[in-house]
Order: sequence, then structure tokens, then C-alpha cells
Amino acid sequence: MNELEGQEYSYRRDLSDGSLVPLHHTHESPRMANLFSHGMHSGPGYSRMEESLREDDYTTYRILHPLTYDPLPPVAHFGSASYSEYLLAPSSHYQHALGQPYSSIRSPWPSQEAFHYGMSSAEICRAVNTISSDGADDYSMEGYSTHQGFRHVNRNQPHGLLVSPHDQHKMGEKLPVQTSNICQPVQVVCDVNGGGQVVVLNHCSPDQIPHSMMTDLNAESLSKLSVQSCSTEDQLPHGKASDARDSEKNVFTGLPQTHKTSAGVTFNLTPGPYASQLHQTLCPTATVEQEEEGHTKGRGRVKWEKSKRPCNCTKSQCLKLYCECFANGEVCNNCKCVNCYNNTEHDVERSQAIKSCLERNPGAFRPKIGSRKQGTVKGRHTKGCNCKRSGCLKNYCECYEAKIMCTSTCKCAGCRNYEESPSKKRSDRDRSDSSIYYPTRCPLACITPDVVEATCGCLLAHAEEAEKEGYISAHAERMILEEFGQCLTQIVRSIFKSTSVQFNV
DNA sequence: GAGTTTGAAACT
DNA sequence: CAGTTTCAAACTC
Repeated sequence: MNELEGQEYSYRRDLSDGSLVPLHHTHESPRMANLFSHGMHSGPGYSRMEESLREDDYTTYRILHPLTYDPLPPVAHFGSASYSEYLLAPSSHYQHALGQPYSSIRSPWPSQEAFHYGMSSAEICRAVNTISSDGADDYSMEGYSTHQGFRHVNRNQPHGLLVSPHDQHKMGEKLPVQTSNICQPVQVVCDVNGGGQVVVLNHCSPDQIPHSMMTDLNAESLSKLSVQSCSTEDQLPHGKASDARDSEKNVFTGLPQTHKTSAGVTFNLTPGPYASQLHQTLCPTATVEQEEEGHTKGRGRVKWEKSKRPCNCTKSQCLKLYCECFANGEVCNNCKCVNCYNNTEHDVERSQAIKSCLERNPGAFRPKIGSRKQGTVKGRHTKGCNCKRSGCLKNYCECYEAKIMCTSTCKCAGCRNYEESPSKKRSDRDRSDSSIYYPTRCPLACITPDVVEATCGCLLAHAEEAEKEGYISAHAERMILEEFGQCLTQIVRSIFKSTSVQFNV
């Protein structure tokens, strides 16, 4: 049971706008509780609300490559097609978008669940809605399937931005985007931190095609994107092509990119873990140095190619999660499996198997590696591993394989997959991406930027409350100090608990 | 390449 | 939910 359960809240973050919402003075803070619950005390017993808040605290998304502004479907648009429905429905509009049978769709992730999994619902709603409401930086709010016929181009926008039907209607213009040179092969690459998944939306293709970078960005599709990307330059207004090119270059060379809308919403354009891979594929002329950076060597490459690695299933008919192809939502292709049913010839059996898996575990096909805020950690295993003998330092361990540290979520024994482990440090040296900061089970590691932010938020909330109530400064100081003490208490308590957990392994 | 080890998934 | 079995990948030789 969560030790913080049932305690009163004194501070919370409004999910609708991200503002701090001070509540009455209480003993402990939910945000802190959420942080610690997730980071150090994760386990059963959390309410739905807590889970929601927790995701909000730890997930984010990034728009990596907005050459121009492109419709980014709001979360609401995915509500009509759950992941299960997508997997099971052979007439999914995603398949129509591809113009291919389901068997050729290798990544089933563009669903509500997938987006919710990797993205912060609050953040994406906040960002998309804010942008959408802004005329200058308007994203079209079209859905994937319902407004594919036309794109609306705002001639009043200097850069030919795509605008929402609503705003376009206000302007009294409606043009099919595919006409003449208005078509802009836009690529919006969203690194959804959950498992490094990436969406590539291309507006010059008949429909937007969501991709999963981990599983679906094959050379063919990316080469097409590359061609279209290059053609973009000629179509962009003067001066903008180079900007876009520079932006792309910076994104893929690892330079932090920030796009700030006129509404004040800032998108971080720092490349995600697979950005360099996308860059490589899009830009085959990348330098050797670039190729050797990031995840293109060693385990990163293994992971990158893993989705395309043929399976060798012999008994499962590739219809159970033992089969990586099946688990990735892919059909077997060029595999070495025996008696495979994970193909188009066995749609019935496959659909039944998918349904069966989803009945057992609705999240069976979700990425196992969750995400946290960008710039702090790469991610965390959503369920945690259960390793007993490998020390979590071999690829048997899903955390190690995903190149993330084990966390308190894990139930592993004798874990050495954490920051201080000498063995881990040695193995880290063998890895190519040592620049990534991983979560750790170090007790002091709980004092993350999130915790600091939450602490400051709590103090600020109390300061605002004191000001609102017109307390004298001495009283206000006392309130703030008491709150600070409560925060410290929670931190220390969490440290002790974390230490205990680790030493008891 | 065969055999062993490992841990997730499936089953009871 | 816990224990056991099945399974395929990772690993070793």
C-alpha cells in the first residue's frame, strides 16, 4: 500500500493548463506523492487518478521535425479506434491510408492507447489545443480518416501553413492541397517517448501514414520520405527552405531545437533516441562520425534491427507473445518460423490470437518501455523485469536490453543494472550512448528535477495562499517552511524506503 | 551449430 | 495470486 495513500493534498497541477493549483494547507503533497510513488514506491494500490497524474509527470512527446506546420491529430481523434480495434479490424482506415492489406502494416501503434501510453495527455492536449487556437501557428485539427480529401492552405500565411478547416472557413478559402505546388511534403516526426516510437506524417502521400520508428521505418518507406523531403525545399517559400533544412540538420545532428508558437507553447525539438537512425536513412550521405554516434552501433543497432529480425518460433505458431513479430504487431516476413500462422493466410486465427492476448492483458501490445520527461531519462520498463540470475546485465533482462536501468518497479534479484554498479559502469563503457542519463536506484537519485520542481511548486502554492489570505510575512514564512519540512520528510522517507528495497534484494 | 541458460508468457 | 510449464531468445562452447 502506498504510504501516502489517503493523505490530503495541498498542491496539485492543473492538467488542463499546467498551472499550479494551491489547495488548503495539508500535510503532504500529491505531486510529491506521485513522483515518489512512481519513482520509488511503485506498486499496486494507486487510484486511476494517481495513475493519470503519474503519467503526466513522467511522459512527454517531442515534435522532432516540423519542416512546416502539419496537422497533428489531437488525442480525441484517436478515440474512435482503440489499439485492439486497430489490430483486429482489417478495414482499419490506417490500412486504407496505406492502400495495403493489413499484413503489410507492421506497426499497429497509431492508436489512442499508443498515444496515451507515450504521450502526456495533458501535454499533448495543452500543446495541440493551444497551437490550434492560435491563428498564426495553427495546426490543422483534421483526423486521420475523416478529412483526407482536402488540405486547406492559408494564402494569408506567409509560409503556406496548413490551417484547420475552421480557420480556413473563416478566411473563405478552400483549396485541395494536392494542387500545383501547394502540396508540401511535410514530415512531422513525433518522438513519442514510449519506446522511442516515432510518427512520420507526410502530406504529399495520399494519406498520413503513421509509422513506428522502431518497427516500421524500413528503408523503402524512408527513402520515399527522403525524396519528398528534398523536394520540399523547392516548394517552400524563399528563405524558408534553408530554414527548414537547417532545422532538420540541427535536429538530426543532435542540436537542441525549440519551436515556440506565437501562443507561447514551446516544443522541444531535441532528437529522440532514434532520430539519428532516421537521419541515417533519410540522409545516406551522413558522415561516418554521424553514423557512429548515438544508437547506430552496438546494441542500439541491434535493437533497431530487432523488429526486422526473423523469428524462429517452432511451437507457438507465431500467435503468442513469445513471438517477437507477433508481439510487435507484425506479421512474419522472411522469418525462420515453423508452422507460422502469423500471416495473411491465417487472418482468422491471427485475429483470434490477438483477441485472446488482449483479453488476458489489454496492454499486451503496448511498448514495454515507458517514458519520462525528455532530457532526464530515456525511459523505464512499464512492468519491470523479474530477473533472478542474470544480474540484469545480460540481454535476458528486458531493462538491460532496452538500455535502461532497473527501477523499483522491477522485481529482479541481485540486480546490478543501476548507476553505481561497477559491473554496470564497465558495461556502460561498452555502450555507445553513455551520454544518456538513466534512472537509477541510488537513494539520492529520487531528488530528480521533477521532485525539485514539485517541491518548489508546493512552496509557491503556499506562498500564494499566504498572500491571498493576507497573512503577515512571519506567518507566511512559517507556512512555507512547514511545507518545506513536509517535502523533505517525504524525500527522506522515500530514500529510506528505496534503500531498504534495494538492500533487501 | 548444438546444447544450455534465462526470463517472459502462458497455463494451472 | 503463486507456482509451474512452455517457449524462444540469449548465451556458451
